[in-house]
Amino acid sequence: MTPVPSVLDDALARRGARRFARGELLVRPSDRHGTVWFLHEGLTRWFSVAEDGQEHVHAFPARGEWVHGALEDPATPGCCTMPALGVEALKPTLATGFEWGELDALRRQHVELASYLTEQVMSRVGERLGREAALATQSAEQRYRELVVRHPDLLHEVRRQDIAGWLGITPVAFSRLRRRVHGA
Amino acid sequence: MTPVPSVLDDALARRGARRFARGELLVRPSDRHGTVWFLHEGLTRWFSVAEDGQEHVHAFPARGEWVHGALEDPATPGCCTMPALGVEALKPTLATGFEWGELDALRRQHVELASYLTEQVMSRVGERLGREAALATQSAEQRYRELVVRHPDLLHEVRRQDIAGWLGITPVAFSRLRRRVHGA
DNA sequence: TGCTGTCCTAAACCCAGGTTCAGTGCCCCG
DNA sequence: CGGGGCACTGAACCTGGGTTTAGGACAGCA
Repeated sequence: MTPVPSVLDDALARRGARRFARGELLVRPSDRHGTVWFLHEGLTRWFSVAEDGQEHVHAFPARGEWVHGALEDPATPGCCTMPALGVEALKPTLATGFEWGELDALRRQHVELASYLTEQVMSRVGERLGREAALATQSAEQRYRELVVRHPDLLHEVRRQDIAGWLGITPVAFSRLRRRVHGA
Repeated sequence: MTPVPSVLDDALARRGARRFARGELLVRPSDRHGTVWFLHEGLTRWFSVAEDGQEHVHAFPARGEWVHGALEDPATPGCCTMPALGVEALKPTLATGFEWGELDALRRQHVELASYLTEQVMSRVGERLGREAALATQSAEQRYRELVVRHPDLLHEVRRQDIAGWLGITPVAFSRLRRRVHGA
């Protein structure tokens, strides 16, 4: 998590932030305008909804991270293969929102912002590739064990069904898995 | 696939391209310097190798697309969660390579290039999210059926074991799946 | 005090896919 | 020509996870 460049820091301060209660949606899966949120505080669930209604949890973004829904670049509408994306607050959350176009405009004026954004987006590509490989090659149990050592805090802060969604299994299967792992 | 901006077109022309025979690697999974290739012609397999040696096929990039290995932004080395990435030529391939740093430098000078790159990388995020959801929520058969209608050509040009790798199953399971789908 | 909804667990059953072993066809090369 | 690889298929067996149904714990609320 690299520090936010000062241009953006200013913009964040000027704009002020909005509060979301637990359960509120920062981004509705049906939203098609590209709002991007910076999380000052809180915890969220980033998920996608397929055409058949199947949900999948991509991550649990928290303070200092960016979240967004489907971003179709305004310059090339309709190009976008992104699935419908949503963001839900799992805890009271404080966030500042930008339209993608605004960030894009700022980026053109400030080189250091452009670099920051590029870096953010590229490291996101890396994250997603890693997770993709994990989903394809590892068992749910392996993913769970990794989660336990890497983000033990999440296990207490997130409902089990959301953990299950992140692991890529059903709550029922997750219940079994926990019994199996944490001894009878 | 948006058109390449002219700045880049020039750079591509100036630099010339390299040929890869079938089976050659454009990017070795162990490579840590961020070479980025533009594919003029051919077909490749983009894969990652996990720490335990498990391979996974992310995509089959072809003409007009960009491929790369792990890109750790030189500015923030060690930040990178990207898995080890490799690119293999599946057919004779013609490609032009850039160091990530070069593109980054060009980007700073040409706004339209910056926009192009941002757009490319963002749509890549979308792709990966979509695939992640597909891997997590769909069955291999569903993914296969989609592939059949969306990229029927790939079925002839790519070894079955690579298709299997892309589907996230073993070649054995893929053999069964084909029998099941294409009638006895 | 109950009613209702939501989250979680338990138990039973089924199936897609992993794994292993044994072929078969094909190409390359000595 | 024969032999060694490699890609692919077939068959048998096992298991992780989906699905369904039921039940328990706990909340909010009339």
